[in-house]
Amino acid sequence: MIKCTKCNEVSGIARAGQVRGKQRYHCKHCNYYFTFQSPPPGKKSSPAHHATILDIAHKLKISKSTVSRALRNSADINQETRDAVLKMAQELNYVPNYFASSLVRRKSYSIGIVVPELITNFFSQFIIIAQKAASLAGYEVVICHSNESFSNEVDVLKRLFAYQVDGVLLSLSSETKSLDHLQVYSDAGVPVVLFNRVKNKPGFPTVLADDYHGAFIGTEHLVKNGYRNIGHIGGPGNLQISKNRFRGYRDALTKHGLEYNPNWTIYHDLSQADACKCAKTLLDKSSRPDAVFAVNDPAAIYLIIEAKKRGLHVGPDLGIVGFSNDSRSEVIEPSLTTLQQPIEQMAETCIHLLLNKIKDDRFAIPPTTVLKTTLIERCSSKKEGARGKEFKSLIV
Amino acid sequence: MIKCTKCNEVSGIARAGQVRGKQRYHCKHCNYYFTFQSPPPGKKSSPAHHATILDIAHKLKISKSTVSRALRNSADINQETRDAVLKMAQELNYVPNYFASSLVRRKSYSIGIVVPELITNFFSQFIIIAQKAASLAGYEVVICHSNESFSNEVDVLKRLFAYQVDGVLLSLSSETKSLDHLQVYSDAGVPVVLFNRVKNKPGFPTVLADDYHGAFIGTEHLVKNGYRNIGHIGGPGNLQISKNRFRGYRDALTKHGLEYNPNWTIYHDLSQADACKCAKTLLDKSSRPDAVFAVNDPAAIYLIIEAKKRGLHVGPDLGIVGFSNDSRSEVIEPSLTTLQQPIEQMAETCIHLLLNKIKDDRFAIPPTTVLKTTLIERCSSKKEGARGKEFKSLIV
DNA sequence: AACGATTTCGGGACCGTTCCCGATAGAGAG
DNA sequence: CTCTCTATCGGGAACGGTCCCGAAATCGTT
Repeated sequence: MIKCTKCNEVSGIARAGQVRGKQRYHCKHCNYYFTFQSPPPGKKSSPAHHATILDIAHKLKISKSTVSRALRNSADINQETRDAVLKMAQELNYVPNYFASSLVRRKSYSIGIVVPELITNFFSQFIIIAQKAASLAGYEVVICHSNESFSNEVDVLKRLFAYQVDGVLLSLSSETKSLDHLQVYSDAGVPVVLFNRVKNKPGFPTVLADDYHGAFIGTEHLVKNGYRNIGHIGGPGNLQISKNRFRGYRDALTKHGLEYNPNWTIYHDLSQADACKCAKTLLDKSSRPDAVFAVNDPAAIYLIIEAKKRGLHVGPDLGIVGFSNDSRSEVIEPSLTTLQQPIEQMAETCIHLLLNKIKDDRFAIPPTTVLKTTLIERCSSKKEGARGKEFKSLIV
Repeated sequence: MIKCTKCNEVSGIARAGQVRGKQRYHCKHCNYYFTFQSPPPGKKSSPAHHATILDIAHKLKISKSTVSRALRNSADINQETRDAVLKMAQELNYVPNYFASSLVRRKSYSIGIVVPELITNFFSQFIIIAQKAASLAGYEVVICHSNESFSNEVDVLKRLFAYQVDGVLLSLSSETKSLDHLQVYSDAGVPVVLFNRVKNKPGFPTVLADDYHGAFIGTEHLVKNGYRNIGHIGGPGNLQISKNRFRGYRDALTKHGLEYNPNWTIYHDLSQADACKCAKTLLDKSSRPDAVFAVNDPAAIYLIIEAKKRGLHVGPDLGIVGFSNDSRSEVIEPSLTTLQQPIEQMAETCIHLLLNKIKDDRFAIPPTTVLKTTLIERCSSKKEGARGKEFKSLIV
């Protein structure tokens, strides 16, 4: 039997809709509405009242405007008042409510970073540095990863948008073919900077390593070391980065009068499984290249492994150059010659450009920023005299 | 000359303090206060008015309460009304304001994850899985890293607290010696779950791999493979994880009647530089062990490298077992025998326990959850017949 | 002393939701 | 037709800040 929580009457109680699953009742003795939950839910988890600026104001008998001013260290405030407020805030363990502040200021003071994966160390390192730079400027960072899937990318971007991030740093998934899903961001005036895995489109500035030049000098390095039949493991065709690296590879061949053999170029989708498959495909060919420039280190690493399985001597029999200096590249045997991207510089540039744009909409981000890549020579690209020397060359 | 923006009078304008850097003036003709910014700041970055719940309400000539109900899919709402609202929301590109919602509901629907580093793949993998699990439950994840520094750890925890996270997943830095800095969290009733790098303290439940057992079977594996003089590279003494792994190592020796030689145990601080140094120190000893159980893979990897540099054959001359299955461990030569932690299970358990506690404060998280580790046998621990066979054993 | 300039403070309207409390119109019962 | 229920809606007070506007107090100058 249900009793009115106000007048304690049992009769005359009517059901009156429901809210959040709970039934509501109406007592017509005292004309009172109430909901009823069978077990009074125990010691209700008391929300541990955080101190607010009003608490400080009351204690100090001043207005909350003044407290706010003192806390934000703004002008128009007496030094003594400010000190008193600061002291009281300390005493009460005051923590500013980020949501209230963001709500009224219409800024979240956070930026989103979306990366396609987190398992190679390029992106983890990027994130570490970007986060440090952002937090120095007072910005929070929300990290998301698309897992190389376009639909995931769309999802996380939607979530970030609802999160009201002030800007986004984005590196595209291998499946992404257009930037249409970024429309909401440009409509809302939220700046987006693409990095590393980019796609050119007006309104979306990019920051990237000089993939063309890196591929060029990587391939040229193989030529100089005496390889003549140089193949290529490329990335997904829809990514700028794949195209640029391919162009660099091909132009290096051309420059040195070597013929480009399309039969020696195969493409992989940046997944690990496919990297293994590509290595096999390439080595299965009846006429195989004597060197390979790979679009990234994982592809090169699995090529080394596969070649060793088949008894080939990587270096003398098969020269290999990778791209991006994976953590495994210096410990694998032979160690992998690769191209080092300027991760730190890239991350800092991204944050710098993005924050400038956020702070002043009139700031114009340059459409593309290209950063230098450098060749790290190791053993996988040594045709002569490499055998037995591998140990010494490890960088430790 | 300054004109009143109201009555256009030039005389009788007095300065009247300043706000946010801008000078304020007072016109005594019309008794009006105003601020004056010299260059009207160009096309003011129009904040691109997001559609709100009120916009929807007005368009549909219903109240915002109803719109809110429709959007939250709650009861007390007519199906047609709900459809109309949903349609209009779509049309207006409505995105709910996360801050307003969190402000009034006093929940952020986000959790913080603090890890000591992001360069080994244990933590990156953990994060990937945890994030997926959390977002399935409608929770956002904020990722922070302490970079193995205690003061950084304190900082990021403070930031997360101000961010009003509903819960925290924390893996301690190598410098952390107590959990006192988590006091604010327990005071505020925000649950914290420690994982992997933990410290026992009432009120702070832990989730971790069975380090003791892993170390035990790892060491026992060396014994079974014929090694008799087994040394140890340990972790920082303040970490539970180091102690447990050390105990497992030592108990395995004892079980098999082998003597524990304190001279063969050295400690490193989990930094890369120190890993190199430890390898050198250990191999420099006049009487060196014939096998080493290392507290983690990086230490083992640098030991392999250093041993190879000195012409030792890892395996036959020096058996090595690591811990945590780093991505490098299967490509290094010889490949590294190591212990696989149940990353996925650990991440999911953490999220599961934390969210349960968040959703219902009465839920009691078990003080410790221990998950199984499994041995991955590779080549670095093969005393006999290992030479020349390395290639075959690579898992690809 | 009179007046203007400046510093410092208080009041209160917002920001966009959620949710509690009532109200109302039909449906169904008697 | 009257009465009771129920489904559905509206009004409005929070949530915890920020910031605009005006006022009061203080200071300096003639």
